[in-house]
Amino acid sequence: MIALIDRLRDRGWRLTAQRRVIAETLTGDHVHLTADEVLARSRAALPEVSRATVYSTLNELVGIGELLEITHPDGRKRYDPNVAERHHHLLCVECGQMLDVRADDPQLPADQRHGFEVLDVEVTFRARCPECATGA
Amino acid sequence: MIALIDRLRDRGWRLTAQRRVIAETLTGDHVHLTADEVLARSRAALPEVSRATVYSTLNELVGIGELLEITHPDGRKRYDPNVAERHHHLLCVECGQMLDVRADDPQLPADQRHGFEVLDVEVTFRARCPECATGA
DNA sequence: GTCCCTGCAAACGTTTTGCACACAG
DNA sequence: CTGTGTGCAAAACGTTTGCAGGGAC
Repeated sequence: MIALIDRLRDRGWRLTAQRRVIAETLTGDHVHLTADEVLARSRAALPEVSRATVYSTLNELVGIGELLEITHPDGRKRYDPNVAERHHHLLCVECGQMLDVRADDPQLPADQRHGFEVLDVEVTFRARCPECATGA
Repeated sequence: MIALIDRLRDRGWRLTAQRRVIAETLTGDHVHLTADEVLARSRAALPEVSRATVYSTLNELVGIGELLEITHPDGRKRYDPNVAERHHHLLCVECGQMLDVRADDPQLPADQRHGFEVLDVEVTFRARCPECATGA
């Protein structure tokens, strides 16, 4: 699996220090960061990163399909670098943490299609994580 | 199927003109309105409805389980009065319209549970509606 | 009469935008 | 050198809140 940063280089992406740091922040499994979290982590590596640059970079990466935008129930968008393998999400409804999971896609019965052409399915398993279960 | 307004009366809900109009707006199948749409439609019936009242009423109804809050990919919350039957959603990714659909719940394989206790599953079929397909 | 709902407007958190400057190619 | 990425600050957007007044029960 080629890292995001390398795929961007291959695309001839204009590589600045800020964009490199942001891309490096968005690496790993089960990474579902908010824009603010990306900003904070990027600044830890390079203080000269602005909020505007984070947002414009995130939107650009989503646009070219190198990043998935997740609509989290808390209302804030999250960014998921795992574009290589189709996956679904396991969400802890108490603390909000998310994990990537594999599961079979559900099918939409023909009599429920309303003439729509189905392109894709998004599945979110709402759950309680071990830590939150212990606390409760 | 008892209408929202009647269920609220049965609960001893304090019934004002504004709340009645808002509840009546949230009636029907395949209704997935934003707060602003609820405001606009409520004002069409009764101009003396404020944004704050709409938001507080929506949040109260969600809290007591008489309304579902949907996280739409456009970032705005939607409100779905169909709490009687579990259902999933069919979304047109071009125009954003949503329909309620019935489909079997997918299962999360045991080796993907990460120790979580699964409570519920949310499924969204991403699709293109007939009108958008014609236009394309 | 009491308590809760109401409207208004201001505050809030997140995301977007306008602009002049700086730097990668 | 040129085009595009950058920071800053302000604006835009959806949502929430504080407060004084009014209406349901």
